[in-house]
Amino acid sequence: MELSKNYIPGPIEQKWNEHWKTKKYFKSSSADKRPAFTVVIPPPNVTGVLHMGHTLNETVQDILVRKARMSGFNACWVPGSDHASIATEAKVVDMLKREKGIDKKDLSREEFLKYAFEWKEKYGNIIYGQIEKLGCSVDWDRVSFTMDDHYYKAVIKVFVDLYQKGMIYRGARMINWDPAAKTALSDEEVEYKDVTGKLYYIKYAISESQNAVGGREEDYITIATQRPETIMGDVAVCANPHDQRYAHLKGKKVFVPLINKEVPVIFDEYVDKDFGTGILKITPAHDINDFNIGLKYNLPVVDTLNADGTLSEAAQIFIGEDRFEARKKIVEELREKGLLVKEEEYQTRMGYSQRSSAVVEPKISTQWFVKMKELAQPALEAVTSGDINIHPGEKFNATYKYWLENVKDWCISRQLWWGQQIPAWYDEEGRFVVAETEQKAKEIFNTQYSIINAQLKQDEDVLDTWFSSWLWPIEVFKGITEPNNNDINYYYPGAVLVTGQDIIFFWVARMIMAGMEYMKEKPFSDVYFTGMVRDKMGRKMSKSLGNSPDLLTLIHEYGADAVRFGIMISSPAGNDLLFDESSLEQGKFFNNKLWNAMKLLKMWEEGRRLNAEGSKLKADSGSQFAIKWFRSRLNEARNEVETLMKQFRLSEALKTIYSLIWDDFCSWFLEWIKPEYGSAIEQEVYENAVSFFEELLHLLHPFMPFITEEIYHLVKEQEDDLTVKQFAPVAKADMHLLVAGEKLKAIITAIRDTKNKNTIKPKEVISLFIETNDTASYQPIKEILLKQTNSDHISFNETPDTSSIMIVVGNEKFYIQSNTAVDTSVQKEQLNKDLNYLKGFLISVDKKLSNDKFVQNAKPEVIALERKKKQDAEEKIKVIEETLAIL
RNA sequence: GGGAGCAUAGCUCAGUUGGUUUAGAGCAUCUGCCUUACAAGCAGAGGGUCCGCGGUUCGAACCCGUGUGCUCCCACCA
Repeated sequence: MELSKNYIPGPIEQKWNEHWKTKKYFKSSSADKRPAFTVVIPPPNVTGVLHMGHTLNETVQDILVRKARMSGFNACWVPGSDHASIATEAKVVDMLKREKGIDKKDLSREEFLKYAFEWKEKYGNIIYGQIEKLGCSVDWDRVSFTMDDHYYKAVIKVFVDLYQKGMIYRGARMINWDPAAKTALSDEEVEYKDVTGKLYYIKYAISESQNAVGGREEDYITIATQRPETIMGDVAVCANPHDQRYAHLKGKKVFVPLINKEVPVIFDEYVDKDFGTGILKITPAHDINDFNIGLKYNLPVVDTLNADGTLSEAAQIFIGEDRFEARKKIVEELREKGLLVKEEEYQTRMGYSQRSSAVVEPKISTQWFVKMKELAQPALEAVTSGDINIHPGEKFNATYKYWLENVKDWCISRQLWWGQQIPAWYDEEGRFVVAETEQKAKEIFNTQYSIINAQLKQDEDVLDTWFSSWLWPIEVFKGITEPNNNDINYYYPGAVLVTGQDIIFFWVARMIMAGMEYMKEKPFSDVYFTGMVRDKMGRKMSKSLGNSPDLLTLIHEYGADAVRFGIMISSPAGNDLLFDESSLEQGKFFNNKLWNAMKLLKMWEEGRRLNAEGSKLKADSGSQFAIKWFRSRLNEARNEVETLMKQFRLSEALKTIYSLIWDDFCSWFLEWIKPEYGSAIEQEVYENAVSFFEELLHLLHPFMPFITEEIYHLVKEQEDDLTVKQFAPVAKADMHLLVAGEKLKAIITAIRDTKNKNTIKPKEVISLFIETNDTASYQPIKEILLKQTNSDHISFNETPDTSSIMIVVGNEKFYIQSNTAVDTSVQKEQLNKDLNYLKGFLISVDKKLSNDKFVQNAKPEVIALERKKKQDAEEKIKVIEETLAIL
């Protein structure tokens, strides 16, 4: 077969995806006897396509899942997507307007949902396609969507259940209002940004003074506010009772400017004497603090804003104008009337809607809430007791704990259509009951209010999207709708959840709550937080900046394996990573390295020398040493990788494998066993090399599944597929062989370096003379040493010509004899450099050893090690000094 | 205003119970190679006051304190 010069990923990836699918390798059944390894995908929103953050997430999950599958687990990775109520609804509304010229208000709920489901179909499929292209080994028969029929029912069931337990209530509270999406938001959906705002100082006339307007300075008080457009909602002004400046106002009233509404002056400790003018306007409808003060003093609430952020009739002036337009006009009018004392710049934080980016408006509104305190307790314990482990824990345990300890009630109703409609039913008098169906609601009305066949209307609102996704680890196995079914019993709890740290409160904490409440058990044992993917300049990847590359374009350009490699190689758990395409390129080069190693083995296969039956490899042959050494090196690395994977240190595991393959296998091992040009490789050597290669592919497969599967089949005819293959457990490495291997590498490198520094061409044949008192140790490595340094001769403890170059490796002396004229100054320079280093080193060791306290306190093995270091250094110094003396 | 994290080579980062050398890797740089697996490569090399200061210790990149500079989370000061 003709093999291409370089690895071409496209067709190969497609081939294996199809093959794996046909073989149903990633299908998992609860009838299986093996232990389960369950992972549920954080369902991507059906708002668009996958970005680099998803790519990192899915890759991490796939590595863990494939690793488990290849280690004897019944791995089950559930794919799916999230309806993302507000985010998707906004996109659909936007699309309808732009592409079809349709306004949402002209559609019925049913018509709108039809469009929304079409949207979901389209983008859901794009996302699933991307997940597949990336090589994710998910079970496509289990694909779930948070608005699937059973899922919808589960959400309703949980709502009704929590209501009946008294953990859901309906009430008027101050909530975060998104005037663009015209819906309530939870506290978590508000993002705060630092902005430079303005503080306006406005004069309020004291009513008992002679004249409300135009009087003397002392007839006014000045109040600072950021929001002059809300003054019409003022119901009082408030000062600190200990503030002497305002003591004279006790029992007085003031006029709200422009509308000349008379409001009382009240006193409360809440007011900070030193901020602004020390006096505060109270606007209960538009500020949470004011609302609380209003409650305390039983003040009325005047809501001067409409749902869309325009001024309402209650404002009396500028009715229908946008709140920010109105602000400008009011400031202008105040200035004209001489009621604006000054305006100054002011650093503040403003809340923005996570979805629509509109400035969030505090608003009193009747909404549905979940009581969180009770739910939070078991979820807190699950983490503090160590039942659930967060990685990296030191960074997130505290955050998690703090949030749960201070959790507030969760506003779950949204004034939208896309989502699970709240199962509350109202009669004409506004009485309501909560029930899963209208029929059941009627029955309750019948028993509760003795109304037969009540005319009921369902609550218009839908539930927060997170109120459905918190059931994800349970309901993807129908654990809510069909409790105790085989799947949920077998697959729950999951092994590990991999997600971004930004949704720790939105999702992770709430999933744990739901798990503890409905399964009486944690939903997963480990949580792995990935960092945020940023661009090279450290900026967040975002559509608006245009710095987020398209996943399919990247896969097309580099191949899925290279994309996976590139994103994994520099992303330790929890740390942000700066995405740089050069790491993808590194992945592409690595593909090629593997491809070419395979080609070399194929070449050897064709020309290999089949040993006569029973014949053994010659003792002390270079190949024999190479095989023994690499066996040890491979064992050592496999053990390392095993440990790293258990600790979720995936990028380090990948680095270990990368260097094992590139350096130890390709650069050393393959070169050591490479036969002379024109001669064939021995059968036994060839077979060992292939079997090592297979083991390496196995090790790498979870990270780079496509190329490893392809090469696994190309290098040798196989009866099985790598993706489901298990390898024998790893044995311990032989330390003596590892040390011998390192020594051999050091000698080869030193000799090559010396040739290089002395301008001896690498190809030029040299002779080696070695001064050693351990000649025997050179027997197994002699052959390799000759070949790798291009030497034709090696002799021990013989005196070479005076023209040879002397170097020191370890504490042994090497002479290199060549035909090239030798410049002794180069050697001297090198030797002197080494000597200086060693002398400095010796001083530092001596310092330690001559310190009595060190000798008394340090562990015996540490002291022994230092003594050994001292001895080695001294020997080496001696050898170098001898050499220099000769020169 | 509270809390957390980070600071190591030009760049991106490892360095997990304080003692394997006077600190490692990849990329980038430099030198030499068109060697029959791979120029998407091979063989080498150079490059660091481990952010500053102080402390604990026989011994600190690592532990403690402090300063500086970034990043993130939480919080109702008009």
